[in-house]
Amino acid sequence: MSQSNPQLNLDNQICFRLYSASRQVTRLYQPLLKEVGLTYPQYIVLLILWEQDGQLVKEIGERAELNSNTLTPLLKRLAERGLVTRSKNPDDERQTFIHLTQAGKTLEQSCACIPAQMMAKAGLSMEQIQLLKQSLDVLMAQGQR
Amino acid sequence: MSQSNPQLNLDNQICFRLYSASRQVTRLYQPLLKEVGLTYPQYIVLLILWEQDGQLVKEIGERAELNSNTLTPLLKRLAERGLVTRSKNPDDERQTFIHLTQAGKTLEQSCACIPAQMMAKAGLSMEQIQLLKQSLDVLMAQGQR
DNA sequence: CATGATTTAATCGTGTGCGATTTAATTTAG
DNA sequence: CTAAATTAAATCGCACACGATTAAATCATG
Repeated sequence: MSQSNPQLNLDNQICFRLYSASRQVTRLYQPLLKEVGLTYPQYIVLLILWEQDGQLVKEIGERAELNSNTLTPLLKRLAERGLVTRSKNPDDERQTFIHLTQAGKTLEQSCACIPAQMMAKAGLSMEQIQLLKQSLDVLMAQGQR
Repeated sequence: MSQSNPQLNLDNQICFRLYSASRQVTRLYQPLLKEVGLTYPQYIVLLILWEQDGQLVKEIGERAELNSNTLTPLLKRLAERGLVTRSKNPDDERQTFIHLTQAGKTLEQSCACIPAQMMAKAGLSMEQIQLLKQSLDVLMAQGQR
């Protein structure tokens, strides 16, 4: 427990907790997502499309805070699985529209129970959830490129 | 903003905030870590070694919540850069000891200023930090395999 | 003391993340 | 109207994460 530089102590590093907690949450989701055959980032992208179908790669990227170098391969995998379609915008061929297929839309029903199950797994009270949200929002507000 | 299933709304998903915030923090670290030529996970591993030099891969893994399939390549990169050494434990040749080199020890001084700079960047009050820590600790307490 | 179980790292394969660059299409300026 | 600048997506390269397996060493049990 003794250490030369207390500033560097891992237990004091909020960053490490955040990094661990984020991966922990992904792990908690895994058994639920495995049933529908999705990875966690794929699930995030589908959440975005279930909110609003027919978005551009760029729009999905802004929502998920991911760039095309991550999204393009991910979306191609979703397309291969028949959950979305990728089509050029005829009015601006630089853009690619992502649309849900019927299978992609249907999958939303299968995922409807996930949030409630996750809330139970996370073991946080509503109050704690609210506090956590607030803190994370402050963090996210920094460095809005 | 309207949506069929409010349960799935991304804004309500604490998971998404956590996932975004974690990557946001990594991005905030990057300019600082770039100066010392480290990635964020490499920095985490060095923090662990600066706390206690000469640990087994397994021990580092327990601290960082990472397995050998992630750690082995990462540690090999740190070894190639001359920051650590990897050596078999002669008393139990299944185990590999990781020791800091002089360069690895010296690097701690160069990193001493990072936490304070990060605190400033994060823009959280001490109170918010404490609340965030508590919430994350509750999350981490779930599913201790 | 021999053999099966366990432990520890390493390895393999897949899927992110992300900096950097490329390509193609569109917009802007001169 | 055309060349330069900008934009959107794709591509490339590298470094994680992690499930699954493998290989080697040690332990446990009969």
